[in-house]
Amino acid sequence: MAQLPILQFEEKIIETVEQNQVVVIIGETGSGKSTQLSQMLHRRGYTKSGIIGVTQPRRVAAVSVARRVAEELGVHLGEDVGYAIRFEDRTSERTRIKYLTDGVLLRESLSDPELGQYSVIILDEAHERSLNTDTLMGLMKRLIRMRRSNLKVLITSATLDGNKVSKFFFDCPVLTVPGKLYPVEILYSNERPKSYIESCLKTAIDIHTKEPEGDVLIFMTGQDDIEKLVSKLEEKVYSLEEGSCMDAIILPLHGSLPPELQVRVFSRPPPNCRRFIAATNIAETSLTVDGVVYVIDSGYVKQRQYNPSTGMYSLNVVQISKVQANQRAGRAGRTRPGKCYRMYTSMDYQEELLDVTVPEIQRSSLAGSVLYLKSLDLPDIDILRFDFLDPPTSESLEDALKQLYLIDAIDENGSITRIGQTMAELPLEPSLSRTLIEANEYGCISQALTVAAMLSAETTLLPGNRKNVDKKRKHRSEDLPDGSGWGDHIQLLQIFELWDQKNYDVNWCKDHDLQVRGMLFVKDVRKQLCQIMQKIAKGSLEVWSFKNQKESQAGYWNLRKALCVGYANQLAERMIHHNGYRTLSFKPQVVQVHPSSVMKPDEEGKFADYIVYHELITTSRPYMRHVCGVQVDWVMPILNKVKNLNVNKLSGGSTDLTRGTIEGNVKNSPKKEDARTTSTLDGHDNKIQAARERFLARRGKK
DNA sequence: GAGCACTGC
Repeated sequence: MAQLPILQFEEKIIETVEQNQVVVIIGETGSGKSTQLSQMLHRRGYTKSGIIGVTQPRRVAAVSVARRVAEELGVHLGEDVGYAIRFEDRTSERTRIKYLTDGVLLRESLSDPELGQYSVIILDEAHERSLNTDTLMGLMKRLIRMRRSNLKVLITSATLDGNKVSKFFFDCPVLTVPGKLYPVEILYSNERPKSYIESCLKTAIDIHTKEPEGDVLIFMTGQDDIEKLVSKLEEKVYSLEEGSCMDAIILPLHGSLPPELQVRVFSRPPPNCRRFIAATNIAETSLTVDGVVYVIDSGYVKQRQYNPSTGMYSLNVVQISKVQANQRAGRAGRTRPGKCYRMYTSMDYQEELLDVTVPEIQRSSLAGSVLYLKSLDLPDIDILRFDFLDPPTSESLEDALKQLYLIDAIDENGSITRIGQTMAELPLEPSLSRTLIEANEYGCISQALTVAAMLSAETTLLPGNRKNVDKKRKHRSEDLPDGSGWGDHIQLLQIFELWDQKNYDVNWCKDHDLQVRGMLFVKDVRKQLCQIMQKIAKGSLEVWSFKNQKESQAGYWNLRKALCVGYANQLAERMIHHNGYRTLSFKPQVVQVHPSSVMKPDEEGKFADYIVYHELITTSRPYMRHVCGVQVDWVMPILNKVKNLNVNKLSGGSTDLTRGTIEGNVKNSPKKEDARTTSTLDGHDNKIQAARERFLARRGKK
């Protein structure tokens, strides 16, 4: 412990914290900042007047760091040192140092906006710029003014970002603490490779034949490329002349790999054997692989991006940032000096790569965040000018307001409604919280809770990889319920209800290729949601399943009705002669139902006239994932609302976004000024009108 | 008829 670099800086750090309310700490990997900063401040008496809270972006980090600190102080975890993550609060009245995920701290500030119990708040790993950390930084800026005398804030960041954070916090001091990494030699490509898979492959073979022992970590973009590289590398390595070099093991590592295959990277290789690990950026921060001496960096990452004008997400392969490139390189220097081979030129590194990763707040839908901020009811703060380190575009904020208005979370003046206030208390995206509240009115809260919980776990649940399933046993997915023709929400409900009937037997999940961990997570989420809903409804809710089929059908009807209200911002209408849909709540887009959907066409081969969708995502084409058919009669009030939408009024009337003080807004949306005068939907008014006419015609037919 | 990087309340 004594050799941790940060301890040499203790006097300097304490002195700076005493003289300043906010301090930025640039702590390189291995500096010990996560475990030592809190202990230093504890030693110097900062826990006498309150708790030291340290946030982490990941659950595992919060738990493991808390455990380490408890050990170092020789106390039981949960007493003087504790942690709080979702579903698990291991703190007590004695707790003085508390590690928590930034999401949990945000929840806490919902019930206590001044965060009065804390004397110090440390935002760790702020350079990762998660949506939650960015929101917290904005809140901290406000909080330090209110609690000038009794709150200290420390923010840890990366070299390239430190001055920016300091500027944001009124030019607060920046301290740099060196890390304890071994030197890593950086080797660039001479030219931009045509195929990065091929150049990764070639570099891997070069290392294997020429370099001394040590494992190789290769950063790729996704499962597909990883599998390609693994099979090519195997082929090459095994064709090498026997005895010409050491043995090799080649391992894939990515998020959709079952946990039992993921842990293979943690077992030591046999002697005289080199491991190659082809990984996504899961190995950049979340998992640390020991024994890595060589890193091959493709220079790319797969990144999700939201488009506020279409409501559509896309998953793109993009260049990494310099911060990411350095993080990847650092993975080679953990145990001894290493080498990092970059599959791009040094010119590209200097001139093409962004300094820092585009923060999540500029890549996501902000409906949830805006609702959260509105629910805090900060008297002195205009949400649209909320002081973010990197402000989102005005277009993105308007989109959030529009969505919130369509689901009744804010009124036409942009003020939060009672419904909105309740929604903010639920740890769900706004559409699902709105669905729960509506379902409570229709007596189908039990089903809605299940659907919301299932969708919270999403992708990891169902058998994704058909190839493997087909090989083993045939009719796995056919064994699962089919949503009774109404779509995926109903199917998810039916699956959970079946599992409930089996008394949550994990073997039942395995038999049906459902991810056990995912299903257990759903059970936890559902329980948590039940508790919150019960508190809100002030009475006992009927939170368990309907017993017989007849009641189920009535339940499905009401559930779909509740979904239609909750997803008013995610509604689509089928086009006349085929099964393509047009989105109605955004600038109209032509989209398809994702082929994995269980929604069934009717006798004429047609899908439902109107559906709600959980997500729009462009992969090979624009798709709606998780859809549910809704009745035509339920749609009319929503279309009326869309038609009468006035974004200017929603954003507070007097607030003219284009003249806002937020530099980033203007810079990022140069064309905004023209479209400003009236509702952003005016251009599509005729299309909405046409939809209303088609709607009336369809209703007439029924 | 497609396939999805990673987190978190």
